[in-house]
Amino acid sequence: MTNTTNTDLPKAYEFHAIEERWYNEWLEKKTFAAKMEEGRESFSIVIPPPNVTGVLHIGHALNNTLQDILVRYRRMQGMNVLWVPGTDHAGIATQNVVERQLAAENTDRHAVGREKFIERVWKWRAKSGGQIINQLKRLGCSCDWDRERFTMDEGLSRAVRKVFTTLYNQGLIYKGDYIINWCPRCHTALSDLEVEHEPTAGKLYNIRYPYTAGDGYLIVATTRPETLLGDTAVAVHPDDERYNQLPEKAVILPIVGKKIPIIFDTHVEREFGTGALKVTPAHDLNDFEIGRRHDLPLVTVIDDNGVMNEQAGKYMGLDRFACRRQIVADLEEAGLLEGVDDYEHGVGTCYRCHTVIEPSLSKQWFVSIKPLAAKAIAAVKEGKIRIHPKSWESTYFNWMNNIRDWCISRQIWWGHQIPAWTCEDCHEMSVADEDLTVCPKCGSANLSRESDVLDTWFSSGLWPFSTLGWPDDSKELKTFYPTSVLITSFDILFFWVARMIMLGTHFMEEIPFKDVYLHALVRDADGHKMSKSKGNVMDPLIVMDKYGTDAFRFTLTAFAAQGRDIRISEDRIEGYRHFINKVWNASRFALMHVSAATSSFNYEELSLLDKWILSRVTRTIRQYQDALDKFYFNEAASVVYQFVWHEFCDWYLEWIKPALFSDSVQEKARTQAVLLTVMEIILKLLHPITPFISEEIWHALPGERAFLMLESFPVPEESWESDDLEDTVTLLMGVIGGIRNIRSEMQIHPSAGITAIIVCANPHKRERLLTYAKDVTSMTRANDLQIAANGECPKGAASYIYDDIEIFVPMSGLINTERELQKLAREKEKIAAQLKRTEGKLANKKFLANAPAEVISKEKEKAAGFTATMAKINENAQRLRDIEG
RNA sequence: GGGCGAUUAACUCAGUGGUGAGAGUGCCACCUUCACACGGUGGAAGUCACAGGUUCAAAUCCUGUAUCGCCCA
Repeated sequence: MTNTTNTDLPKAYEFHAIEERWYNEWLEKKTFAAKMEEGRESFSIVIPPPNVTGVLHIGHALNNTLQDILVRYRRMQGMNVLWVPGTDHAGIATQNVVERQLAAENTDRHAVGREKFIERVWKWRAKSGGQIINQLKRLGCSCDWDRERFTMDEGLSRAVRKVFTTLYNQGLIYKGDYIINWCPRCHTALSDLEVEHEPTAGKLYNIRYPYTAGDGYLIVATTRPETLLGDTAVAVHPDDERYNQLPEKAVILPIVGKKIPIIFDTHVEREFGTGALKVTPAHDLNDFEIGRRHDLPLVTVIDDNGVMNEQAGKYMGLDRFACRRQIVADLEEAGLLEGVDDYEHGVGTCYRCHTVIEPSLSKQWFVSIKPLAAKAIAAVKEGKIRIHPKSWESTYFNWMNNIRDWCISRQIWWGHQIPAWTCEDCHEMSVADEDLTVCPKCGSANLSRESDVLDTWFSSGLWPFSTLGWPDDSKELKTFYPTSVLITSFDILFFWVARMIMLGTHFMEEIPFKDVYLHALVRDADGHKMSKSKGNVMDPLIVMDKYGTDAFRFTLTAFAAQGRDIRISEDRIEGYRHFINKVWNASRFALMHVSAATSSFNYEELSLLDKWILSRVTRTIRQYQDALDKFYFNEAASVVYQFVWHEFCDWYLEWIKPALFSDSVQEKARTQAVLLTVMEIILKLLHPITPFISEEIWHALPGERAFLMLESFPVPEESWESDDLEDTVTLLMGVIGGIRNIRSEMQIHPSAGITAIIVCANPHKRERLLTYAKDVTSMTRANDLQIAANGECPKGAASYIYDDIEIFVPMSGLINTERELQKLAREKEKIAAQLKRTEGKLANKKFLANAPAEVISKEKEKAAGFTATMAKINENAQRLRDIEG
């Protein structure tokens, strides 16, 4: 190592200390703090708040890496940037955590009491909640941490109150008897979205329901025979011919023995089973709807614990599944069981505890969603909100058009308690922003408050504006609302995104964000969803420890193609760690040479390669920006990867070595200046994706350096772009490649000198080759380079054909003619196929008439090139055969 | 049952009608040459699932088939 400079940098990038040091520096200097300066464009993101119980998983890592990329990018572009962090109180999940603690102490929340229980939850939160926040810091997230919010904090709770009372007063919140998804374990209602359908191998029981008249019976198929105790009708399709000659429109309910009607409803599927459906309005969502249409009585037979109640008669006290077995046995005995088939179907389970959901009747609070949905649909339809990838828009519309009223009450304690009071005296219900102590109607102090709390999504749906200070009229709201983009995983498009749009458009009369970017789900290497129970989770913290945060972030970015799942494995992360190491070593090399350099130069005086790299870097900046502006994260990563490794390292750094070691002070200085300039641009391009290594190297560059994260993002310098220049370098690369190919094929040792003869009839190209002959020799270790307009292959020379250029390297020993001929034959075959295709196009009159002139001329050029190559191949083959002969 | 998506090199995937179809990993040969063996140079490797169609031009658009996913009911 020519240790002329301060490059005592280790050979491999050691990230641990570096990451921690820079993150602390950034924090200390408040570099993440949002600015609200006049005259600047705003860019804001609210974090999708992770559960306060959560720990960082790989999906969070992807989600937050992408946000951080945009935030750092826009900050460097000089915008007022705000990234709001925070967590969600996660009602059921958090309550479960604390209930488990209580269970360990042999007590439960009922024994402790509501007030004390809530205190316990807050205590838990203070001590061990929100771990994920520190993990996000580890990931490098540049959130404005002083603005961290929590859905249960004072301001946000005020927003929730305001939204609730407003919707109530607008008649958009109501309380009613309704069938809901009940979890008998969590003892709470769940929204439709909180129910997961798990494919289950069950049975389909065919049960005989005797007609009230005659001996016949009707066969009804069901997966849940125990619910027949609550049947209040049997339904058939009105057009079903099997049932248009019924003896009487009623049947005897088996076991129970009571008479229930046969009703006609078009919603019955004729193809399913016998086309006859037992209707249990109190224990099935669809049956409930049928019941309402036909005014059927509701008979509840299963209680809150999933146990049969007094309406179940002799089955009272049996668990619902035990009851099923008993009923089946009894039906069999009574000769009413026609048969049993295996049947796989989706069974609704609780997303939290996976207990089988029991649809039941209960009094719940609902939001009438249709009026809100209409505005939310319009916002996307009119293009005010753009969803990326666009294909998700149809899913969004489909769901929004079929949306049902949103059940917002939960029978738990941890959450925003519903602000509604009932007067024990006048029985009036009142809803209010402030806690009530007296009844507004009659003045009585005898009030009782609703015990239910609100669905967590009710508060997180307000997140884009509640975190900015709403309902107050804050400067943050003015500056940063609507937010710029929401980045989230597609699986919560309905849970969350849709609700934010509905509530945002309703309350702010303005969309909550302009763009929604939905990223993929991260899966394991075999494409399976990661889950603790499967044991295939990849812990991001361990990964970051092993490979470095930058390598991890780069991997996630490179795989973040739109509309696809991401399969991740350590191999891939290791691959990108190589890239990070490459960046490190390229920088190490550069630092050896630029320690005293400045980045100023006179463009006109620069060498070919210096100008070339400036042209290339300009185009790279442009492509990178285009990619990020369109949310093509993987594209941005690949553009910078390609440039750094395969242009800057592979070609530029190798090519300029003679200049860097030159005796000419001026020559050296010019190249050093360009090298430094390009290094600076590379670090800036890398920074949003790999913040740590870029910041570290930045500070090792000569001169006083402020934070890279606050530097301005590079702007493409148009005057540096040149096709002509790039063509010249491409030509030289082709010739260099040809010579290297011969070296390799002929197994000439890399250190052995060679003579290369280049025959190029094209005067324009020949002139360029002559001008840059020295570049070619240094890149190929040729000690003699001859360039001629024409000439023949010397006897015993190896050859290579590049377009219309022939390259010969005389060999000291014999060359394998047979092998050379084979090589040419392979080449010929390829070129012939391509030539045929191109000529076919050019012979097509329609092509000539319709294709754009550009395409035609390009096609002509191709044809000429192939023809020239073909001729050279034939000549060389002939020559070889002559020698042989 | 309804909807959405996928099928491109051995593997994982880019590819936004006009490319001579790319990348990373892996593979083969040579090389420890003054940034990097977490490396360099050179190389092999594809019926773009299948069948039709639209177009001057299709991996790309349309229709159908097969296989595999996901979501909703």
